[in-house]
Amino acid sequence: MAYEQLKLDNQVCFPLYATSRLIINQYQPYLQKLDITYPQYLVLLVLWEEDELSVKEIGKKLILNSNTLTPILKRMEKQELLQRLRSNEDERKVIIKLSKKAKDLEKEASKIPEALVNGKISEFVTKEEMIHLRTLLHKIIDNF
Amino acid sequence: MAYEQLKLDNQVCFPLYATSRLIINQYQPYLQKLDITYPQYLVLLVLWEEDELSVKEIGKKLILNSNTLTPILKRMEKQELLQRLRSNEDERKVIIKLSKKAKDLEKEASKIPEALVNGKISEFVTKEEMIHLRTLLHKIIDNF
DNA sequence: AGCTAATGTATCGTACACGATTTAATCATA
DNA sequence: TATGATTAAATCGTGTACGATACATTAGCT
Repeated sequence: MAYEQLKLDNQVCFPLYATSRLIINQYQPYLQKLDITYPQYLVLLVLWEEDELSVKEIGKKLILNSNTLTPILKRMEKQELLQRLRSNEDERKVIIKLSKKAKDLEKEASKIPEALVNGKISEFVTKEEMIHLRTLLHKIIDNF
Repeated sequence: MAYEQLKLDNQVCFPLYATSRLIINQYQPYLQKLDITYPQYLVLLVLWEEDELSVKEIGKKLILNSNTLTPILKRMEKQELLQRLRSNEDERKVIIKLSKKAKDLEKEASKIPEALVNGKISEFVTKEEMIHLRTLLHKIIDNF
């Protein structure tokens, strides 16, 4: 009431938080077909680019620590999407290696980004705005 | 590897999700002093603007359903930040009413937004970029 | 009035997030 | 080469998110 800066409409973090959840929701029908969650999809994106990374290396890319990643990776191991292998050179490290099943999912998943961009979102955000948004967010992330 | 559109750097949702988490992290030292979490802070922002809303009305503003809100509100009730009162006009509704303790927190909290904007973030994002970001995100949220 | 649909909340189960701590392996260096 | 510091994962506890469902109350209709 009294404090203008406390109004929800004047916040920056809230719309970030809300938009993030809303868009992750848009992924649901596609991810359900692959029987994975959004964080699991992110892990796959990383490993499709470069396989056999350590938990630490995946965490650096996704900005997640082992307390979040370990349970995700264990669930993915149970679903036979990957193997968790103790490194030989450094026994502290656990190397994550994709299964054939996970590698086969990549082709299926390759349709998702376009399907999303051409979906509901395209009706009110232009491609240029998307790219601008991404650039701005990367500037923030890279500086943290 | 093969699919350019699956590279993490080409995603829009991932930086949204990551930035959201990073900025919420920046709130931590301030929220800890008030002994509340970020979602609880959001509930307070809503109720400081307009008190005695139903769970549904709070949920509409924060884009959260009762399955998420009810536990948050119960924890806040336990901390004596609010009361949950069954409405008289419509017994399906639960009206959320702030306590004096919660109202007193508003003045303390009023310093947070500026502290954040003048903090680490200000070093690499201009005020104009912030406003532009907020505008774009609101456009997305309002259309969902 | 009586009955069905819609609405508002709560509950349950699963899966994150993340601070704090623990454990094991490796590093650094005296 | 012992040994204290650092590093990589895992574990634990608390607090969200959210789909699915249950339950009570109200609204709408005949």
